[in-house]
Amino acid sequence: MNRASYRTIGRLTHYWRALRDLEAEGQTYAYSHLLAAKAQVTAAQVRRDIMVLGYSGTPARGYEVRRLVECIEAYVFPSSEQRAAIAGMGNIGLALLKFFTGRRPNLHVTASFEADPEKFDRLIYGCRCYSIDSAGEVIRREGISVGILAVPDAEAQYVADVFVAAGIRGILNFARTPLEVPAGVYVENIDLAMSLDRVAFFARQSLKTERAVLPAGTPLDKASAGGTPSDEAPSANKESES
Amino acid sequence: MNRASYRTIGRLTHYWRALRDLEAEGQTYAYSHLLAAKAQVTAAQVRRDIMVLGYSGTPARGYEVRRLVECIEAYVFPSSEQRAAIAGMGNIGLALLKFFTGRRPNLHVTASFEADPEKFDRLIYGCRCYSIDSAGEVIRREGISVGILAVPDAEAQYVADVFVAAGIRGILNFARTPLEVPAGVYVENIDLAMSLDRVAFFARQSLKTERAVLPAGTPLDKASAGGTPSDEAPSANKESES
DNA sequence: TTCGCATTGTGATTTGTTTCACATGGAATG
DNA sequence: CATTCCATGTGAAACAAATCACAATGCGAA
Repeated sequence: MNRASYRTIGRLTHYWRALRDLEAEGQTYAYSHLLAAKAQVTAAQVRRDIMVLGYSGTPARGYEVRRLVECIEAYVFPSSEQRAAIAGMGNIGLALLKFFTGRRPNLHVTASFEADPEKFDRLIYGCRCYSIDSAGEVIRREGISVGILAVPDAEAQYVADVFVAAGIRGILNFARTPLEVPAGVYVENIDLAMSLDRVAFFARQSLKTERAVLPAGTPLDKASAGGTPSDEAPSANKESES
Repeated sequence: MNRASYRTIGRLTHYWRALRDLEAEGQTYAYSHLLAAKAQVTAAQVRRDIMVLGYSGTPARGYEVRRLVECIEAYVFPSSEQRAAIAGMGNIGLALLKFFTGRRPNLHVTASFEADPEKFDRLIYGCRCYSIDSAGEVIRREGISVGILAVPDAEAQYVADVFVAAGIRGILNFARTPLEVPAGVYVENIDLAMSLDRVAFFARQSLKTERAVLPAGTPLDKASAGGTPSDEAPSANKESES
């Protein structure tokens, strides 16, 4: 039972979602290749990922949906309430707060922080907004372990320092600044501008190669998926050869 | 001059940002290890990435900032106007529209699409909002090549199909549905819920191992960065051994 | 009860990426 | 002008992750 990698954790949440759908449809068993199709990975990948759970399916029948759901939940999701806070109530911060609210049983955004006095000391989407100056105190008091950074780039490092000092152990960072944090604190960066640049880049590439290699107007046939489950190498799809 | 990988493209935009900062400070030359520090990667990585540009620095002086900036721009950014559209003007869609507007010289969000008649036929942040039904026509007319999907999961595939049929070659997908697209169309997924789950997971891990291996109350010393430049394997940092 | 088959779990292999390590070479100094 | 220093560019090695391929296994049909 190996320790799960960054990417395995991500894929497990995809399987979980697919399994929930299957369960809703009344399916009680599922094969690796079914899950693979739903998550756009290979069947071998699914089996490898499931290995870390310590759960085994049965040959000829596959995985028991309910049990597998439970195993993934036990492994990936919090068993008791875990709390998160968002810093920065701009457009992105607000959207994230709304998006994350009530999404997972044991994961709650219970506080938000702002520098602008217009905004704090209010309730936003049912979540109390505090001054950034009281972040340390609030985080400690409420036992918050996850921080979401949606502040301007220039303030990201400062807020991260406050977060870490207050005991936060995982940060979801939307600022473009690479954060310096102590060893042991996990940081996941989401760089929206970079992602858009990248999509634009590969879209141009695609246009170029299409014009270059296809007889111009060749229909694109529906084939292997072009993308990446959220982050791994997405192989800007080769042209179909037909 | 190899073809750049998905990750290299991402890092090049980080170098670009760092270089712009250096330029603003009046620096005219930069060493690989300086860029490495600013982008939180190794110096060798920086040199490898820069190789794809076909630009060479000079030993003992490093890279000429201005020239390198130009090379990255020529390689990664569009040389003439490239257009993008956003589908879904909910919280996330609105925030993205605002965020992306005016961010890159040659990359513009020129249209948005909605299903809700309350919202379309209006100007939002200076961008015309159309009915989703006219998406195909608008995309073709305006020559839009990049699509951003911020619609509910259930509609993501449908909108992606419309996008692709209209000629879009790159999609930034915020829905959790893995999209099926023809070969040659690039998809980058950003799964916010998954990212939060993952941060929460590694934050818990970190709490556990800290309690397990440290004498309880050991100060965390500022060390190697804990994170990942937006997506690669982030190695939930080992505890410092001090 | 036995057989055949489709599926699982996993060692071995491949593929892709990062890091190492060193030969090469420009610049500054005496 | 020669020498020393440091940084670049890159082949080779190390590493990580995904895929392959196959033995082991349990189910259902005969």
